[in-house]
Amino acid sequence: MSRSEPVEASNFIRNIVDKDVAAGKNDGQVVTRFPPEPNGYLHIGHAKSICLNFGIAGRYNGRCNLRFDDTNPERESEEYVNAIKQDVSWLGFEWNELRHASDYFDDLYEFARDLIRQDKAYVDSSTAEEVREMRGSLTEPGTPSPYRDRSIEENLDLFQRMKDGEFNDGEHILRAKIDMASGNINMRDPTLYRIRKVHHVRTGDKWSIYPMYDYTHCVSDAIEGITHSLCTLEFEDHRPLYDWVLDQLKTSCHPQQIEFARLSLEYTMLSKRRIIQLVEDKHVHGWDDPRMPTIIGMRRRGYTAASLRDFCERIGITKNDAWIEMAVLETCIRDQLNKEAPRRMAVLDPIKVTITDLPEGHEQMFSFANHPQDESAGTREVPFTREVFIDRDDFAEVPPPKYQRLVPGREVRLRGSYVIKCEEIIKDETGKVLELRCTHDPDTLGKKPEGRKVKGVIHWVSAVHGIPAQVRLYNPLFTLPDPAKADSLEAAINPESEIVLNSCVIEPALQQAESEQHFQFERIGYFVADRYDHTAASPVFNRTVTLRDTWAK
RNA sequence: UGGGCCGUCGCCAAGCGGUUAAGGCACCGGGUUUUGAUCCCGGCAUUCGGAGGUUCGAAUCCUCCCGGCCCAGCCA
Repeated sequence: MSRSEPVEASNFIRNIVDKDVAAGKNDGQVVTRFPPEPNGYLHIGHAKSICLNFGIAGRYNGRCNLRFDDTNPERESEEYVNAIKQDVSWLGFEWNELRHASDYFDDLYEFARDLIRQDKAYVDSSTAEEVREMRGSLTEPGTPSPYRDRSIEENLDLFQRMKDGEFNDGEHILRAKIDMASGNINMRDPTLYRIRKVHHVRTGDKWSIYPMYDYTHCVSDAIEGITHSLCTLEFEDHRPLYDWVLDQLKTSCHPQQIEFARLSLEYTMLSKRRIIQLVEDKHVHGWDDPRMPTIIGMRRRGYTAASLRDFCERIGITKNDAWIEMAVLETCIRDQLNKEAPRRMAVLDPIKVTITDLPEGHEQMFSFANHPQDESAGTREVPFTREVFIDRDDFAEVPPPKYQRLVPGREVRLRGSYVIKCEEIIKDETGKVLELRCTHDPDTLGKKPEGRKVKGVIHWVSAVHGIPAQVRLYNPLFTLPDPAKADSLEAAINPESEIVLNSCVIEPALQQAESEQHFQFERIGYFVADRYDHTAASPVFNRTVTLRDTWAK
């Protein structure tokens, strides 16, 4: 607990719950739930909902359940269930109870019979097309189904036989009997149950009918004693139906549904359909590709759980359709890693530098602070030799204005070491710089050079002790702030979203790096040892984010 | 006159009839610095989509207008 999490900001949902608790509503209890459908991996948008639901519950010493909305067995799988549990835990939250909508299939069935007995539901034997036509349009009312007035007995019988598997998919549905002329299309006799003769991960082949979201969700909430059912804006139109179902059923618990805006993040795509497409069309290497907006992808990229929580806190909760800039996310991870990541030196695109006025075989050990502002982070040994590597962009034969790095005839500081001066450039026949021959000022170790100012400082790695490594650079997956606006997914993909560097050299201390350990490579950015591919024998680092760069190029 | 919802600084976002209209990100200066990082200090909405109205007083209440989002799955 070295660093405190940011102060909680007020938002309209917190205000509502505050009032409810103060008024003693629900006996002052607060119970929420995070209800994903297990049909894909969680993404940063889900993180917003997770932080909200668990956050609200935590704030009032309440409870938050993890509930899988598993009412559509065709799209759902155990792989996703497990992944979701891991992601929620990794984010740092503990659910009160783990539930499944399918736990309530028996109750749901009995409640549906209750609705039929009340003449509030009926079996419709129209085809899907007929149902759609009779629903009307946005501006025209619907027309009642010819099956709308079936007797209660017939409905009960038909519904039972639907359950018993006497009919094929699509032959009948159970509909609520509400108002075919409602301006709200969700109230035009919405479907409650459909026939689906498919195997369910948890209930097996017991059911040949499955309840719809609108019917299942409110009942599940009520069964679990949820007090505040938080969901995204597109469900606003469903709230009257949510309330209608619970009112007919006269449940003792009637949760309050409150809607908030889903997250939109620039240069990413947060629709599940599109994310699946990225994976299936192999635009990325998988759900956990470091370029993905999935929790597991961001984790692999090097985002920490705390940084994601911080992000969710910073963006707030409102009903505005807001677009969040990438800079917000990047600030969150930089803030945290700046405080916590040990510093190291790594050269991504090496040029050899020979310090000619040092004897052949010269070797020296320096002690470097692991963190410039935090002494408790300790020190490490860094070997210095006659030959070192520096990064190619830290040298310019013809420097741009205000360039502070190495230039022919000029001096620069090798970080933590001597000031060197470039005396000679050695190139190959194509003009590519192969080696720089430099001299050093022996009187500049730990002190400023006399009689002149040397502004530039560059990082380096001993050419004899450096360790070869692979470093993966990541850039936004899309070239457009709103990739959904592109003609196609591929048209918006950034061809430079992943750059793999195979000739990098890292300082020896990095030999001890463990998978998922974070570092700052000085002057370059924050990197993480790849969760899967990194080994001591062949190190692999992913760039999480660059350092802030205010050098006006 | 289909129904529902939203418009406060470039991007988020507090604000709920009396405040000099919070804060963060971004940006622009200046200082410290052996990371062009960090850190520090300063700047950044006489104005709240627009127009009317109510009021001693309006971003906050009312009316109209403008702009944007969602809904016609036997998906969630």
